[in-house]
Amino acid sequence: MEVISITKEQIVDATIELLAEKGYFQTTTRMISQKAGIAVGTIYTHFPSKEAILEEIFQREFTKREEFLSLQESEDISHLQQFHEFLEYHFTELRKHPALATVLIRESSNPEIQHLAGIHKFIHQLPKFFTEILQRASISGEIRSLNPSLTAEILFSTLRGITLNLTLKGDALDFDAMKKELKDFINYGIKQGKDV
Amino acid sequence: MEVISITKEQIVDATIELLAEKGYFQTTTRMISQKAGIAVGTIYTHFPSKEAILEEIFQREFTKREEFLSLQESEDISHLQQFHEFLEYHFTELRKHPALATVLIRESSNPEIQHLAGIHKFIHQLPKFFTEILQRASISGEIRSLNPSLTAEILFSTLRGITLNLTLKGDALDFDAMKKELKDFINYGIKQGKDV
Amino acid sequence: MEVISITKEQIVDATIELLAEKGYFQTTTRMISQKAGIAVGTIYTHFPSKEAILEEIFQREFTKREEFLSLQESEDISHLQQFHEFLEYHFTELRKHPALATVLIRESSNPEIQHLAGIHKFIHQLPKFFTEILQRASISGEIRSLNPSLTAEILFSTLRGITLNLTLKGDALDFDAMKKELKDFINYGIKQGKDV
Amino acid sequence: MEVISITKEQIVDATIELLAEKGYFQTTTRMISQKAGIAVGTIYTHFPSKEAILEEIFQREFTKREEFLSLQESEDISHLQQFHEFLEYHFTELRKHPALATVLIRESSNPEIQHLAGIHKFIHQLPKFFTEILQRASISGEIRSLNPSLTAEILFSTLRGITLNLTLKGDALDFDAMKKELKDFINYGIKQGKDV
DNA sequence: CATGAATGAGCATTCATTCAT
DNA sequence: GATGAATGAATGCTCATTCAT
Repeated sequence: MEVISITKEQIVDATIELLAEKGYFQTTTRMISQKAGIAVGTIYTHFPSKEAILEEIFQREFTKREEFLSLQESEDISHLQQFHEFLEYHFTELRKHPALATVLIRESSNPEIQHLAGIHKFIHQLPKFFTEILQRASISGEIRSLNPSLTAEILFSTLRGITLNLTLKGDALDFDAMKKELKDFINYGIKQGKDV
Repeated sequence: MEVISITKEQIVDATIELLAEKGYFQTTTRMISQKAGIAVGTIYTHFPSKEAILEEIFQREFTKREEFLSLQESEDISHLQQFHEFLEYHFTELRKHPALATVLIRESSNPEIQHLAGIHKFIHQLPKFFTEILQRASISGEIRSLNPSLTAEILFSTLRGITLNLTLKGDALDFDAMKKELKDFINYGIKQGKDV
Repeated sequence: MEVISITKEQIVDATIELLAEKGYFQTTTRMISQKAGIAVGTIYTHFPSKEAILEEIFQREFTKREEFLSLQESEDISHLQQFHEFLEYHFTELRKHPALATVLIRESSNPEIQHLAGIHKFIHQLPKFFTEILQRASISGEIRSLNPSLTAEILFSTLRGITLNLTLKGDALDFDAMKKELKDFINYGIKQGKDV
Repeated sequence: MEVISITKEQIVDATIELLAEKGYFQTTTRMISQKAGIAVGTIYTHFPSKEAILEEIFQREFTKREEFLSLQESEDISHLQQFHEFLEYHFTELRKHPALATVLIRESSNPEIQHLAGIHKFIHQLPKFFTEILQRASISGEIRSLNPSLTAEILFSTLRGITLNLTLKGDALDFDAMKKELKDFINYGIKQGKDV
């Protein structure tokens, strides 16, 4: 039975906000405790280290995406549609919780914390899922001839870069217009080309 | 006339290597001085702060890209071709100096140093150049109907993400295959679609 | 009437083991609670502080030695024999409970906890008992002419040092050979020699 | 060429004073820096860690004793006399620098820092020197039949214990009387007695 | 009685920067 | 210009103790 600790959630939430604002190395445990309204020591009742908070965040979010993709498998939709729904999911999450999305994107590219299992999975496993989708889409003739794993990397990177831009530049860019443009771009970029 | 200081170049070079390997906050001035073979204090006879070294790096690289794009203007090539030559330029630089490319990409997404003028220009000005190219390509009918500034962001993001992947995963991905795949992807994604 | 609490004994036992292994300042209340199989808070229902556990240990052991020496008084044995029996008692305890002996010896030389009444008594009272034995042995002509209180200190110190060595070096030294050698040494060192 | 750093000596001296007064774990780097009249950070310009200061102290003192014993070898004195001169040396040092002696004795029995090479040598090598002296004294018939290595341990322990007492109890005991009594004790304890 | 989450002062150590040499 | 010892605020983390349950 899962025990829910309000304090633990407060720590996670405070960390996400601060990470999005300042980045991992500029976020101190003292800041986290203050934002969470607890004592510094309390962080260590719930996590063995500052790193472990980040690890927890990545593990949770990876699991969510993994489950989403797993559920899609059973649905009766085209592979390309699968990919678009994943994008839709991602953008919905981004809008619901922009700070979290920023953290996922930014810290997953932080070289000093690549050893965290959660980050490693996030970076290496998600493109593998993309690859599988593209392979199946390729077989069923939905998309043009391409290298699935490389294109998966491109798509993942594009998503990463776009999210970074969206959060970095904030309101300067229109959220929905960006999403539509990205979807078009991907459609054109990978779909079977005769009559787009 | 610009006075060239060997020591200053040693500092810049050492910083690039270290930044690529460890990131900004994990690179100390002591590490830089050791790698450059000088004393810590000497850094401060050439730069007012650690930040200023990064600033210098970004200013130099921005200027190089600005000049490259400026030169292209006068050449008699299609707008799309212009873009591809910029890509070619970028990948050539990346191959010649992978550490530098990593630094440009990674540190430009580091939130705590967004206030640096060089980084700001790098992030905001380059997409503007892309936008201009796309606008002209759109007018001349080279590319499909799209939102130039948003697509410019997408392209910049994609390039950023791809570079990050290339350096993060290192040899796991084939450099040239990745470049070709990316070019194809961009061609498909933005070109005028009747006869791909 | 003394109420015996199993929990309290578990705390004392766990503390002795840990103290012998790590020393006072490296032993945490958390370690004690874990080794004792109780919650941290429970320690504080039996002891007012971490220090108080040590105090209790020293008080108990001092009392045991005090009673042993007191009982000896009534026995019909030579004073020198009394001392040897005390040594025998000490070595028996050491063998039965090496961790406890280590704690008594080591922590009694820890300067930051000299204010504890139990430690103070252990260090100052035991040599006084030795002094008394030596004084009586001197009067009865069993031992050579010597300064009883200083020699008492020497004997106490030697015992302390030997015990420390025995526990620090562990199996490297043979327990019984060491005891015999020490007894010989003391015999030669204090007994009435014919004409030294 | 040996470079003498005044600051480094200030750190060592301050540490010895504090260690004698409070013990290793109760001495903080802040205390050391304050007593030495420097900034905390300066400690780390001269030592890699707090432990390293202790290591340096032990290495220095071990070397001094090693050299003293080595010099004695070449002198034309009896083996027993050699031992007494070592004792004399020790007591002279103790009087000249009581804090240092306390540190050597006390911290060498601190279990958590036994991994320090200097401490290890101090504890294991000095008794070996004693053993050698006793072996030679035994061969030359200066001392009674005894186990040299065990007796060496006893002598080392006694010295340790005595020093501890002397510094722990301070003025309560007369320094010279203690020394004389110890020497007598050792003489009686190991010398060739006529017919004990 | 027993629990263990919460506390926050305190710890060893780091590091960009200064400045006398 | 070049040096590197000195600085001290700041960092991640610890731990004896408390107290609501």
